[in-house]
Parts: sequence; structure tokens; C-alpha cells
Amino acid sequence: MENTKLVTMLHNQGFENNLIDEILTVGRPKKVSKGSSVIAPGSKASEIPLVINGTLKVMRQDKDGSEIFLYYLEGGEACAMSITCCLENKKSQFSAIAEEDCVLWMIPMGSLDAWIAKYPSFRKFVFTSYQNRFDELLVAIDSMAFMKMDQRLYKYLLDKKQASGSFEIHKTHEQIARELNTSRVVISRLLKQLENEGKIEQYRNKIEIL
Amino acid sequence: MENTKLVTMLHNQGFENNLIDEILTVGRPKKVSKGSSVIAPGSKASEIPLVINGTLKVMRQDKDGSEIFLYYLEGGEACAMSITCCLENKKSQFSAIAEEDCVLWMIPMGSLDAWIAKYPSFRKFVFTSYQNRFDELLVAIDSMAFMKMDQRLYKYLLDKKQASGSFEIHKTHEQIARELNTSRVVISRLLKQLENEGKIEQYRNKIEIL
DNA sequence: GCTATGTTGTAACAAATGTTACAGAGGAAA
DNA sequence: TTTCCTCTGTAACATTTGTTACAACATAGC
Repeated sequence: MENTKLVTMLHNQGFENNLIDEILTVGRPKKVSKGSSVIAPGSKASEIPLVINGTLKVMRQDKDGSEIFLYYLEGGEACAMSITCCLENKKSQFSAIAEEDCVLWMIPMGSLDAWIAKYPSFRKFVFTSYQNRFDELLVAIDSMAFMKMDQRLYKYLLDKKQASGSFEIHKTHEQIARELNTSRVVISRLLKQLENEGKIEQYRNKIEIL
Repeated sequence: MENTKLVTMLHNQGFENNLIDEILTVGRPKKVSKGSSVIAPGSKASEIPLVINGTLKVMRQDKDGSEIFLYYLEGGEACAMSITCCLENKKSQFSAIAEEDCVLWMIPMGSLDAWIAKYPSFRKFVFTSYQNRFDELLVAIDSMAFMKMDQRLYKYLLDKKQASGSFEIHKTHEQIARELNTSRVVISRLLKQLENEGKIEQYRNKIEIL
């Protein structure tokens, strides 16, 4: 049963048993397959996704269709930006895409405010989520503000390794270029450079981190 | 009395009278003069600053001393990142500097969690603050990811005009360059360009937006 | 096998940004 | 006034990033 992992996760958060019951009662499971969209920019969410299995990729996009990778959401993490979107009833300013096949637990927003008032553990969870998302955004800002593209690319590869737990990255140069908001040629050039420095090995549709 | 403005501000937030009393009781006023630091990176805050008068400039810095402007905090706004820092007891990851002479109301963190549980209006205030800060960070990210330096500079000038309410900006090219994390020469070049395009006029230590 | 399509490598060039150096203008203080 | 310091303008050049074009290769499907 998927719920076993969910319950363990909720326990590890220090959630009260009553809260866990409520979460199990009002929430619902959702499976999303690799590449499909969980939150689309401009949409209004009415549920908060909590990641049970897999990884969600959170990206920001501008009007011209350019986009930039922000961070990954992994097991046990909730989408903090969805929370404010829901509470404020605003349109989402970003997209979340399943980086792998995922299992999510969707929590309807109606319950949130009451839980925040009622359960100290949930309050702590929400604020910790905010803190973590703030930190991730600041890290993303650091990359863009202070690093050149070669460093950003290498950091991107290491982050991806961290998130997936695998030394192999199955992406094309084109895909990576989109996520870093640059062009494919630039990525090919810099990957070749990283390969010459002995930091990676390249194959078709695959990069291996050494 | 400064408190008149503070009380009006709190009322406008929709705060309950009891909450306003508590805020007035446990908080304290703080005056900071232009250019002085309110939050230093690496420090641990135990109070949340609420801006009554003036503008705080929030910047992010890296280890080499480079820095980048994130956003302004104006009257009625609180520093959301301080809130999580306080609740999590973490070191601040950013700095806040008085862009003009400021009057702040410092709220000790000890009260926060209780208020969040007790007052719906305060809960709303905190979440709205988060939402606004998220939005500002995302706007900062948009600038860095999607805009070239000439656009970023012009946007910077317009933002500054917006925050100060004045068409005159009293900064040197050097100061602007620091906030955009580029070099003085680049800023001089691009300002000259904006001047030629008829968007600004330049004087010593002063830029006028047309 | 062949073809269509997507992926990667590379060259040549363009544009944006960063760096160094120096000259002159303006203001403050002696 | 003279001196000193900061600010601004500009040239010349280096580096980084973006763009276009094309060749070579791999794979899937026929």
C-alpha cells in the first residue's frame, strides 16, 4: 500500500496522530508519469501536492516561453508556493513537472488554515517548507547572479545527480539548454569542456558524472 | 507621536484590537539612518522589523563580497525572511540596509508563533508577506534570467523611482554597478545609452528619469 | 538495407559584458 | 587659488555568451 510510506513520512515530520488522520481522510493520491505537468503557469490550484515518491521539477517561465530551472521537490516536500497561491487564491507563477514518475498526495486547500491554527507541528512544517523554498530560490539567484555558465552547468549536473541519486543523467543538450535558458550550442561547447577536464563522460542522451 | 502611523497601519491590515495592543506592548521603535545596516548576513535576528517610515533595501551577497539587489521593503511591510530565520533560528542569508532614514517597529520573535495560532488576521498577514516576498524574488529571478543588462538597469531605475516616489535618483554609477553586480564602466556605458535614447538625464551623483 | 528524425560536434562570426587604462570635470578643503 | 579626491566619459581590448550553418552519427521505423 502506498499509504505506508506516506504515514511514515508524516510521522517523521512529527505530525500529531489526529493531523495524520485528517490528512489521510481529506487527501487523495495522484500518480503522474514522467514529463507530465502537475502545476501549469497561470492555473489556479486548489490542492497542495505533497511528494511521496519521485521528483518534481519547479521552473519559472516568462511570456516569450523562455524558462529557467528553480529547484527540485523530493519525497516529503510540499510545494510552498502552491500554499500561498491557494491561500491567496492567486494564479501560479511557475510550473511543476514530474521529472520522473511520481506519486503525490493531494491535500485540498480548504483544510490548511484550520490546521495551521490547530496543529503546532503543521505550523512548523509549513514554515520550514517556506524556509527551504526561500533558500532554494536564493541558491538559484546566486547561480544566476554570481556564476558563469560553465559553473552553472556543472552545478546543475551535480544537483541533478543529488536529486536522482544516480550518476547518470538522461537528458539531451537541448533539454539542459532550455532549463538553463541558453542555447544548445553553448551547452555542447561547455559539456565538451567538462569532458576534457575529466569531470564527465558523454554518451548519446546520457551524461555520466565522474 | 510615531505610534499614530503604526496604529493606522495595523488597522489597515485588519488586525484585531487585542493583537494591535500586543504588538504595541511587546514591540519597540527603532530609528535607523540612511545607509546603516538593519540585518547583516550571518547574524541571528531575534526581532522582526516592520517598516513604518522609509525604505529598506534587501540584498543577497556571496562569499567574495559580490552582492545583488533583491527588493525594497516599504511602509507596512515586514521582512518575511526574518520571520523564518527567527522561527528556525537560522543565520540570515541576506542583508537589509536603510535606503533612506527609517523608522521601524521591532517585534520580538517570541510572540510570533502564538499570534499565528491565535489571530486569523496575523496568519493572513504572515502568509501575504510570504507571497509578496516570493513574488519579489521571482521578479528578481526574471530580471537576471531573461533580461540583458540595459533592460535590467532601466528596470532598476524605475523600481527605485517607484520605491522613493521621486524622479531623481541620488546614486553614483559605482553604487548602481554594485547592486546589479556588474562593473562601473558597464553602467556608465549603458546610462549614456539611456540618455541618448531620451529616457534619463544625468548629473553628478544624480540621475533624473524622464 | 534505407530513410527520416533527432542528437552531437564544430567552425565562424556577432553581440554582450568585463577589464584596464587614462583624461577631464566637479566639488571640498586647505 | 591650489590640491586632492571622487565621479564620469571613453577607448581599446579580452572574455563570455549567443547565433547560424553544416557535417557526422545514432536510432527507430519502414
